[in-house]
Amino acid sequence: MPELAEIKIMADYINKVCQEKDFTSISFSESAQSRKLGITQPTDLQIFRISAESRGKELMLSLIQGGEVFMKISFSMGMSGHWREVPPGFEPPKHTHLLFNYIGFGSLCLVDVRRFARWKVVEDWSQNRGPCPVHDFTEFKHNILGNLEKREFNKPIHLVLMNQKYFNGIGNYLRAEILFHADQDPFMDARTALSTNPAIIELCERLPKEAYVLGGGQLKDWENPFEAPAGGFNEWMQCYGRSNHIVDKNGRTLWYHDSQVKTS
DNA sequence: CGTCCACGTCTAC
DNA sequence: TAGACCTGGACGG
Repeated sequence: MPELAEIKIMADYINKVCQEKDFTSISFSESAQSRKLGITQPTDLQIFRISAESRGKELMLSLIQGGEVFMKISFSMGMSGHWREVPPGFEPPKHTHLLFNYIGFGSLCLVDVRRFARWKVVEDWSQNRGPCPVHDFTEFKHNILGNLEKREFNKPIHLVLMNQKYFNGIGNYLRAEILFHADQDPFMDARTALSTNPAIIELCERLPKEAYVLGGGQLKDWENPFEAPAGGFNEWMQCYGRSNHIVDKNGRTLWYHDSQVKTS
């Protein structure tokens, strides 16, 4: 379930379990041998530390030595990617593809059943994604309202909300909840919707924050590392998986309540 | 058994 | 704008 909230929780989790840990190596599973993509191990590397940050659906790990970041790795977690710290003496979970190993033979593992997760050594955040609605709300809003004349916004709002160039971090459950809470007709063109219903943009910040506080959705296999009210997220979800639905033009299921549809 | 479905990108006609 | 990329859970016969 990784959308904005879950990616942010993963960053918190990584920071929590990597705190004070001294890493010594990076290794890859058999299946990921061909996907090292620029991740190399400097031979002079002794020990390093790891810190994480997220922006929308992008997750960035920084490898640090002597207070200096010497490598940044950007991750897109796909549909099922998540992280698990495995203490010394325990086997990495099935479907682990990438491991950061620390002193004592424990590891931080990237676990991903469907193998849609991707990673890449980078200098900075991806240029293909817009500003994060939670971390950089002002820029996020500006990037949308300043580009409303573009042809992209001729499309229906339910499609544009999934465009990561403008709505970084919004995925299939968040678009359903945003449109529902905004009482927005999902089939209205995005330009009209965004200029007449300011709740949409505001909810792009508020709802991911709420989902984050509730611990996000429960990925199969993925243990939320933090205290969260049991069932809180499921109760919070009011539209996704609960209402009328169609398959959108991109093959994704769009969930909405009939009451949102204002035109025929 | 089989078919359908999944919280996401990518690239190739 | 289809598919491709993947595994596995839910559910039907």
